[in-house]
Amino acid sequence: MDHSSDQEARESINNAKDLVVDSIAETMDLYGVTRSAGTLYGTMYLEGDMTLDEMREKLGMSKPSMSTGVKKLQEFNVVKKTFRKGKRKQTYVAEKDFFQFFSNFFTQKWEREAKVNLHSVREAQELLIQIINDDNVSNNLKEEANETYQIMENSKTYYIWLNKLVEKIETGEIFDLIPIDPNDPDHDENF
Amino acid sequence: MDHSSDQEARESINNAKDLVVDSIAETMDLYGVTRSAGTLYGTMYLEGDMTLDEMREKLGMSKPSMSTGVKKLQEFNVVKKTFRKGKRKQTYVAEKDFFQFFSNFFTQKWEREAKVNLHSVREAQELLIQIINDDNVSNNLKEEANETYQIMENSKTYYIWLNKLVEKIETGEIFDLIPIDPNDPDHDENF
DNA sequence: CGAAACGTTAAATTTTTTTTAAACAAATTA
DNA sequence: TAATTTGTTTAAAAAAAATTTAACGTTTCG
Repeated sequence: MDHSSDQEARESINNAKDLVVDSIAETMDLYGVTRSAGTLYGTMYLEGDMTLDEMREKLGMSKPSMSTGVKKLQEFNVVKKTFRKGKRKQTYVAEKDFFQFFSNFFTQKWEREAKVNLHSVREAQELLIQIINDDNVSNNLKEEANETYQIMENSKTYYIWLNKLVEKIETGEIFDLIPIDPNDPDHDENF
Repeated sequence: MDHSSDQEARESINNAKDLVVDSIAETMDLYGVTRSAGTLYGTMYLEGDMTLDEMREKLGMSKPSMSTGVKKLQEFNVVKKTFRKGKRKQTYVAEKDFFQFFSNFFTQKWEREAKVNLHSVREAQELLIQIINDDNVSNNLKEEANETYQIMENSKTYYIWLNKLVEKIETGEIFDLIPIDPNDPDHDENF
């Protein structure tokens, strides 16, 4: 293909960007992030910091949409406010390091999982203990309470491990254990 | 609290189970799984293998709902069909090992992410190379094409690492690197 | 100040997703 | 084979979520 004019080149660059932005959006969709929020992140990732109006123009959507989208991405810790000096408009910048993205995004969720679930397990186990120790309850039910108790007790091991994983990621130790290979020889073999 | 009757105990057991099922559902919601599918998984996790009708009764929902819910959970590799001999009805069983759940659920998504995104990056880079090598294109655009190319090139490192992570998890090596602690002394300090 | 610009909130609309009821096909059993 | 049961598909209804328009409060700058 030959680009005799800048206009064609412009279009081609946009096509290239769109390919990647769409993939990023699809990926984030996989993890429960809205497709439009994913598109927003992908765009910011390739375009650099943007104002809400620039986003609106780029994506052809309303400003409140951009506002809420950015807010959600901030909740996931993958977008931050920036200050462009001399400028009145606020700008926002996407986390450009995917390793950091991974870390911010997943550790937040895993921490929450461990916290919430460990909490409910403890509460549930208290209820079950009452039954197990109650002489007025039939053996059938005591048995069931005990089985359920054990399943829950067992799950704790997982949540504790999850917290450990989170720690390894947050401290960066994970990259000692599984090193980043800047010039992976398997590069092209992976697919 | 004192359980003078089995009826009260029954209720209390159900309360305990519901606490944990709700947490599991909330957690799965976090990862983009429908709340009802999460509830379904949580229920199967605590109740053992179930038929569609048992699920329907337990959750008070329609059978097609159960059917589609189970199907989705099967796609995530966290529920499997089982055969209860002598029984006509099909039964389904949830993955009870959360480590296995983690592995099945996340590696599938990460593998997909790496594959899809690496593919689009390669396609996009081909387009950009054309522009970079085209003498009829202005330096401005060439510059932009090159910057974009570099950002994309850079991202590959991440996807390659992600594939490595997936491999460590699938082979179980991850548990050599980050051991499971069956009786963690920090047990109760974690929260 | 007062006017304009910016970002957010609120309400209304649209779209998408989930859920169900009904119909269907496959399989089992009597 | 006929009748029943089971699971899925399809179409409709209901519910939930995303998007937009309009309105609001703040800030900035003339």
